[in-house]
Amino acid sequence: MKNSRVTIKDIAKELGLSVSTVSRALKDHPDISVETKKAVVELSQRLKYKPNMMALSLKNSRSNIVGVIIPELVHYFFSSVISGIQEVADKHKMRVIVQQSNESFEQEGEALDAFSDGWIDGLIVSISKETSTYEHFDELQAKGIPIVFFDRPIEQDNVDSVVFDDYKGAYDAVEYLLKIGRRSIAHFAGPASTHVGRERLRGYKKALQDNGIPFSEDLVLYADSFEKGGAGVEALVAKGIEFDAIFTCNDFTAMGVLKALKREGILVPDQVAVVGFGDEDIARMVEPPLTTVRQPGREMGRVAMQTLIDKIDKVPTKERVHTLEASIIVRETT
Amino acid sequence: MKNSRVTIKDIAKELGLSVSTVSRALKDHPDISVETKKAVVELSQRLKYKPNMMALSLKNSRSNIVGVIIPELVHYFFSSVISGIQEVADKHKMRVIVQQSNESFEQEGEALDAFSDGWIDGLIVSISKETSTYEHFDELQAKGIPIVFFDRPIEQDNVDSVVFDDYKGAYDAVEYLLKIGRRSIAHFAGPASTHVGRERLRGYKKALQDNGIPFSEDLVLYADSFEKGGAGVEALVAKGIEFDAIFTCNDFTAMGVLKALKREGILVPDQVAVVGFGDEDIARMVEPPLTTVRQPGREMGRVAMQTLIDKIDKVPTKERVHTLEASIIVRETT
DNA sequence: TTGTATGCGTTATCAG
DNA sequence: CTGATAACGCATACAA
Repeated sequence: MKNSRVTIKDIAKELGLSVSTVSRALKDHPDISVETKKAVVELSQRLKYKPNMMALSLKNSRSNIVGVIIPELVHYFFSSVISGIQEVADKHKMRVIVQQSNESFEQEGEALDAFSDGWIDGLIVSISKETSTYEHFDELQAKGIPIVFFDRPIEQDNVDSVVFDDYKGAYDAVEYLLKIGRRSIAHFAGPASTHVGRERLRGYKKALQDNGIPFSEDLVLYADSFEKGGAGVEALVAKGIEFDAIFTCNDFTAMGVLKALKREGILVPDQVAVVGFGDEDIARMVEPPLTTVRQPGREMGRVAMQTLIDKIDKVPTKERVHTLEASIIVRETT
Repeated sequence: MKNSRVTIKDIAKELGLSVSTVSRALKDHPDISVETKKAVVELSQRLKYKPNMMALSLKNSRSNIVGVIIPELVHYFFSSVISGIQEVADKHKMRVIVQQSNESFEQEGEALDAFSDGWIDGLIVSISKETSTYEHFDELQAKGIPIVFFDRPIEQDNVDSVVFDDYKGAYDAVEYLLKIGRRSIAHFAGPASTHVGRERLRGYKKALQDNGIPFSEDLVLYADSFEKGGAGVEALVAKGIEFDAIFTCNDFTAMGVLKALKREGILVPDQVAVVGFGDEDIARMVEPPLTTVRQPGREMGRVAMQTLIDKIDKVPTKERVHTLEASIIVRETT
């Protein structure tokens, strides 16, 4: 009952044929007679024959498995991306193995190690917040395993990546706030070590500058979680810094901000407008619904996977950096 | 540059040894001389030798890969479970491949098909809402591939499963509502086709009964999403049905309820108390924070994976159904 | 049109 | 202590 797997050999024996004939018949090889083909196909279906992945992989030295390394699965954005990756993978009969770095440089290395046996056909990565050196990717690269980065690419040339136009997304968000009359806009920023953290800050600054609003260090602070968002508001209030809007680097931070604002008795959006980033599930569910910048994660996953497949199949690729639009979704916090 | 994989053969040639000797040296076989061992180990490290997974899998007919089929990854609960699964998998150097059914019976079948090549060592499944027949699992079972169900097991004996005590969770939630003085408690239920849907309803009814509160059909309706939660409240109000509490089958539904209540000008918790189920991320972030029933998803994933590994390794297993506690988390909506 | 031999990377068996 | 060989399941160059 255990090793009840049907192999090409079983069906060859049953039919009095050689394995090669069966193999060819199954692949619809032109050299095989119609009758033989029919017999083989018929029997193989009856026996529910399924080719052995591992044997195929060994033979072709191609596993049809790609690896994915992300910071945390438990995030609407990342799980959307995975869904997009899966969608394209399924179409190509490829499998996806996901490993989490939990935002830790060390765990990222371990995940990479797990893949470095070189049995995956390709890798899709979004680096951890801690990651600032990139040698650990070299080994894979050297082995000729294609890598595509998304959302948080490494700072290096010659890498393929799929990113959002975080700069423009942030610029638009801030410009929108200015348009509705806000003048003292705070930015709760992500870590400067990440591409997205820097780009969003850059967009924020540029929008201010283009609109003749002076930049103030006091209005920018690092806060990229629910808890830090709340603490940020309290810090601002405690220091007596005036502000009439807060633009956060992600929606969870915005949630913390909303909550702290309420605690402080500050009205949203009357006194302070809030704009998040990410359009998490939660954004439309909270009360009031959060204005935020939408990042189509699923789309990003699709593009990343397609790019990777093209690299695996050596399809001549045009661009190395794919930039996806991020667009502002106006709801009731502004 | 392409096929730069180092094999056992390369290091054998380099050292003028046979592959078998190298293989044994690498496995620390007692028959091998210390010097040979040292030389082999040293060179293999220098060459960054990594055994070829596929060859090993083929030889041992064990891939060290397990499959997981879940309804939707984009859910805090399911992604927590996956994290738990991964955690245990990593410890055992096993890999996890996740497929989504998107709550569709058909896609569940396709996912299963993808695994039915029989190259996975085991399978962990939570069935889709649509699934009510279970023949599609038979093929895998027949092949002797162990399956462990979680959260939503199939209605069948002889299956291993990990579930929450949904009955008790619901019972406790309702009893708590009664204790704080609520008498007209509505239940926004999940689909009757799912184990959890039925169990939670059962717990709801029993708690009422044990406390001498008559059960009313009017107070139970099917609503298991953000949108349906809102619609449910409106339906209740439109029909003029009195209620002073709502117990929902999940947190998203509760979010919809909260929002609709606010729209209707009904105060929470003064006029109506709300209890969710799941303790999603969102529950503690909303304002007011949601009272809910916590289901430790990560723990569930850990137990499921450990159970599966035991089955794969033929460890004599005691119980077939593992039941995890679900406990009420009181916050500000009650 | 079909069969034979070989190899993919590894380990286990059996000889030296 | 070490080496040659077969086998895992499949595909393919080469024979027949």
